[in-house]
Order: sequence, then structure tokens, then C-alpha cells
Amino acid sequence: MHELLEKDRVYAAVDLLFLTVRERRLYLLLSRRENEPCAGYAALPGRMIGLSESAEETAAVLENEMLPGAGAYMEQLYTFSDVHRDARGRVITIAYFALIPYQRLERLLPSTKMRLYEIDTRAEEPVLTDEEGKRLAKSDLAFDHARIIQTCVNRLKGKIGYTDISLRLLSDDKRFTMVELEGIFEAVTGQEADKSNFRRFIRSRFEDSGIITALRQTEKQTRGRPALLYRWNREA
Amino acid sequence: MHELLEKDRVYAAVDLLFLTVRERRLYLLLSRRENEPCAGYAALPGRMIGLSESAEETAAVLENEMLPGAGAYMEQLYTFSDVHRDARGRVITIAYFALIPYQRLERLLPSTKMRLYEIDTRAEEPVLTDEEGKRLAKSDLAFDHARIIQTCVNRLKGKIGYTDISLRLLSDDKRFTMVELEGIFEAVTGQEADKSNFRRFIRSRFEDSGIITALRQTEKQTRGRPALLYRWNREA
DNA sequence: CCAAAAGTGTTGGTCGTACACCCATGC
DNA sequence: GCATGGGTGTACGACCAACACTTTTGG
Repeated sequence: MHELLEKDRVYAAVDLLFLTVRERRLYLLLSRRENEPCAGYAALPGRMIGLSESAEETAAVLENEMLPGAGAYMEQLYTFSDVHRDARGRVITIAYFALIPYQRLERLLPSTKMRLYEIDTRAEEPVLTDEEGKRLAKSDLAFDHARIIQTCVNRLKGKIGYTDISLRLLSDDKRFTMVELEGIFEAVTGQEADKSNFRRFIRSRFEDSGIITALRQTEKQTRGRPALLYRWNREA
Repeated sequence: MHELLEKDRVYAAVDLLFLTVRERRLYLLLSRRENEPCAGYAALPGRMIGLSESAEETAAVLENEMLPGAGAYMEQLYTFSDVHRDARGRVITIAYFALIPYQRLERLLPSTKMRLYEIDTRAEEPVLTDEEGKRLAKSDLAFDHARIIQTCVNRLKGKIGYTDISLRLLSDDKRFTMVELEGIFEAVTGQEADKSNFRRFIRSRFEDSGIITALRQTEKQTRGRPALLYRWNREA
């Protein structure tokens, strides 16, 4: 089976970048394409836009299809429209990124065909590595997905400093520690931050405006000193 | 005459926001729609994406159709896909903004049907005014174009501080004065800057990195002290 | 009591803001 | 010579990076 596209018209699709952070590393979900074109290549999940749904709605449908119950935070990334980006025909794609806490994603992983790929964000161009530690070349990616991923990482690097996207990746729904949040920044920006400066930065951005609140509780009895907990007062 | 769209497919179009700055004010080019739907409403120029052109190419074709020789700097803004945004059928639009120096636009104005509308960027929501000083209500705009314009102004406000889009609006191709550039910032941000601080800001952004160079020349014999000229060393 | 992890404090430099001041020209 | 518009200088506070330090736990 193989989707047949008419040759004389333009199609519109949505591609999704499911992103998560685990232990100071950024991960992306890709599946192996089973059909031509690009059979065997790693690819972002995609879906044609239906007649009676907006691109945002298509993205939600696609999320539900690929990772039901993910409840990810989504944002439009960019629209890619190169004439020859899809060998099946003329397909324009509106890419969205979907941020999902790893804690939540973990439970959904067994029931999806997609696999986690680590994104090394330190270099100019992001480097993808599969679960066996094997590097994924750009030519192993279907269509123009390498370019889409690069655009996405750049966007995240740019926006993490002045938006709340970092909070959307926090594991627990309400409580978190500064070290966790720092790990998310580190994963996205690809460089480690100074503890003290990081806390000051977060406080001035989020605590002063009431977005997060310091709690009087500590948790996570591991080895060292227990970490203070913060609460994210999410509105939306 | 009236374009007929099939009911069972999704179309993709490009809408363009031609923007310019004249005397510390931001202006947008709109035309009056002659056909249904939204006949008589003010609208952004738009065009369906052809089979063998990318959205960027469609934008270039549209530019050439509406303002031949404009040579504007273009950038993708956002993609709008609400199901009912166009009464003719299902049309998704990829919006681009096109920045054009007023000096160049002036010569092209007589041969276009589009009209200049001032955008007051001081309020939360931009306020449009036509050449007679009459305010354009949001309901006077076709389709979802009010929303598109608002998105564009917000984007420009955000990007003017850390990109070179301000330079793309400078009148002469090579030389400019600080006062001119300051006027562009004022038009876009909607608030006036301190002269001294503005110069420092521009120097640290553009002069230190070699993007602009201070010349030893002065020009513009008007009334007061003649202004120093700078040169924009554009690469692309 | 030592290592490990979390959290705090200090300091020097840079940057943004507000404001006052000086310069070159036309009339 | 004075109004006009262009350009400069300074001073203060806020903020940022780097680094050293203290606190609280487990073993």
C-alpha cells in the first residue's frame, strides 16, 4: 500500500516533532518509513490536512494517532514548501513542535512504533543518535526532515530564554527542582550553565512574575543535600 | 469574474505584507477587493501557490505582479489555516512580510492599485489609518487579515532588536544617518528612543561586527548640524 | 568525617537608562 | 546670534559571568 497523490494539485500536510528531555539530553521521536518514497529512512510523523480541520487540529489528530494521551504543548515551527521535497507529489508541510515531559512519554513508548533519538545540540548542526548509540546521518532522514529538525533546534535555542517552553518539559505536573530545570536548559542550548547564575536568571524571569513559586518542601532523597521544590503555577 | 474553487480539496496560497517606513511611521500596502467574497474590503495581496513553485517563489511572483521591481527583503511570517478563513473554500495561507525602502516604493506607487495605510504600533493592537486619516476597523479587513497584520507587527517588534531587518528599510542602498535608522526603530516599536543610547546600541550590534561603517562624510544640508553618514556593508 | 549533591555569596565588569551638555549649520 | 537639528559625555543602577564558599544528606 502506498498513498497515491494526484499530480496536478498541491497538498498540505502537518509534520510533528515530538521532543522530550531526559537526564540533560534532548530527544526526538522518529519512525522508520515502511513505504516508498524513503522506505527505511527515519522520518517525522506526518499527516495530510483534512478538509474540515485547521493545521492545529490536524496536529492534534496526528498526536492522538501517534501518541494517544500525550497532551503535548504544541507550537507552529515553520512551513516547508520546496517543490521536490516529497517524491509522491507536491506536498507542503506545516511543521509543529510538540513538547512532552519524559515522565509522561515513558508510559506511552511501548505502544508506539516511534523511537527515541538523542539530539546533540552542542554543534552548529544538531547530531542525531539512535538508542544503540549509532549516529544518524542527514542522508538517513526522509524528505527534508533534517532541515526541519535543524530549524526546530534553532528555534528552541532562541525561545528558551524568553518564553516558558522549558517549563513544558518538566516531568511532574506541578513540582520541580532547579536542577531539573537546569537540565532542560542544558539539553536544549547544548551548554552547561552556572548553578548560581541559572537560579538568579530563573527567579527574575519566573518567580518575580508569579509563574513559579518556591515551596518550603524538599524531596528526592538520593545521596546529597535534598533539593528545594518549586511549583509551576500554570494558567492555561 | 470570480475564482471558482473546488469544494473537496485544500488550497495553499501566499499572502504578502508590503511594509515600509516614512518619516517615523510604519506603512502597509493594501488593496480594495473587487470580487466576492469580501468585495470592497481592504486586503493583503495574495496568490495561489503554483504546482512548480515553492511558497518563496510564489511570494516572488506575487511581488512582481503587484510591485514589479520592488526587490523587497522577504521572510516567512506564519501559516494561517482556519477552516473558515476564506469563504470561497478551504484555503491555507502562508504569510510573508516584504520590507521595502520608501524611496524605492515611492516610484512604484503610481503603477499599483494598492494603497498605503499607516500602522500605529503604539497600542497593543495595531491601528490602521488610510491616506485621508480615516481609521480602518478590523471589520473593514478581508478574511483573517487583521490577525495576520497583528502577528506581523508583533514579529517585527520582536525581531528588530536582534536582527538586521531595520537596515532593510533604509532609504538609500548604501548610506544612511543614525536619525533615519532611529526613525525606523521608532516606527516599528512604537516608542521613541534616546538618541545617545540608540547610537550605542546600534554600534555594539552592527559597527563592532563590521555590518555598518561610520564614514567621514556628512550630508543632507537642511537646517541644523549635518548628519554623519554610515555605510551598510551588506553581504547578501 | 568524607564525598556528593544542593544551594548561597561576592566581586568585577558590562550594559541600559536618564539626563545634561556641546557642535555645526541656516536664517 | 539664535533656533534647529545632530552628536557626545557622564553617572548610576541593574545585570551578568566567574568563582569560591556553605549546607545537608548518605555511607
